[in-house]
Amino acid sequence: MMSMNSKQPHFAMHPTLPEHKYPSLHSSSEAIRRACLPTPPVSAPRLRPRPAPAAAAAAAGQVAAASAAAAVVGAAGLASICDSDTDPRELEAFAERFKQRRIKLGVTQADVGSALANLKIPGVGSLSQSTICRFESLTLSHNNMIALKPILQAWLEEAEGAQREKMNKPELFNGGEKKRKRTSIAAPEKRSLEAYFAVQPRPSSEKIAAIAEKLDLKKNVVRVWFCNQRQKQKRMKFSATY
DNA sequence: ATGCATGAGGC
DNA sequence: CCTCATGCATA
Repeated sequence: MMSMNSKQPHFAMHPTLPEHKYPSLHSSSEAIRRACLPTPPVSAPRLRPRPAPAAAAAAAGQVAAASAAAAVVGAAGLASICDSDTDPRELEAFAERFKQRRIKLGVTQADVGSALANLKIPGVGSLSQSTICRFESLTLSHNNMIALKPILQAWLEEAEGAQREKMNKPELFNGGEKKRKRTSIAAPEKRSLEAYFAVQPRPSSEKIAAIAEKLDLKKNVVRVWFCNQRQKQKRMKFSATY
């Protein structure tokens, strides 16, 4: 088990910002330039409207899947054939610079997340501490990284600019609400799931039911576990697809 | 920092 | 029922 530090500033309990509307977003103004890889018809970055706790929001912005899959290329000349905005190395470099500057500003990941809403960028609301953390550690999909980069970059510039000035942020509070419970899958069961996943990452509904019964877990828990496992495989850091 | 969950949108 | 972006809860 890799453990992490406890160095993070306290997660500013970020308030449940009043839900707002997001005009349908279409951030696909430049979807063609990143065609530097053969097979996959590269997709436009997709953002997401805030899924209000109970209300559904209409949205647009569609993409297929597939992050760039490339053949193993010699150490030389790969960067030159890719557009810098989608280049994994550029994203990685930006993520690191971002974190560095964020810390320099004395701002927590949670702070950044909620501050994004103040940028008033159409279709962009706040984000969670989780997402900012994942962006910094590249544990998001390649497409997700590409979509978030310009937003975080904009915030960074605003924040650094506003720092010279002088400003204050009001505080918000929220009353109590219903807690969500998180199932915890025990180690032995997790090992079994991993074993099943190794041979069949996408088991049928029946297979899932069988596994669920064998491990004495709820079927939905098993289904979601597989979904999450698949997503995990596609995260930048653990994917060797580019 | 990361595990399990939700919901929109697609097929 | 999946994928994907995202987040609450928790280690």
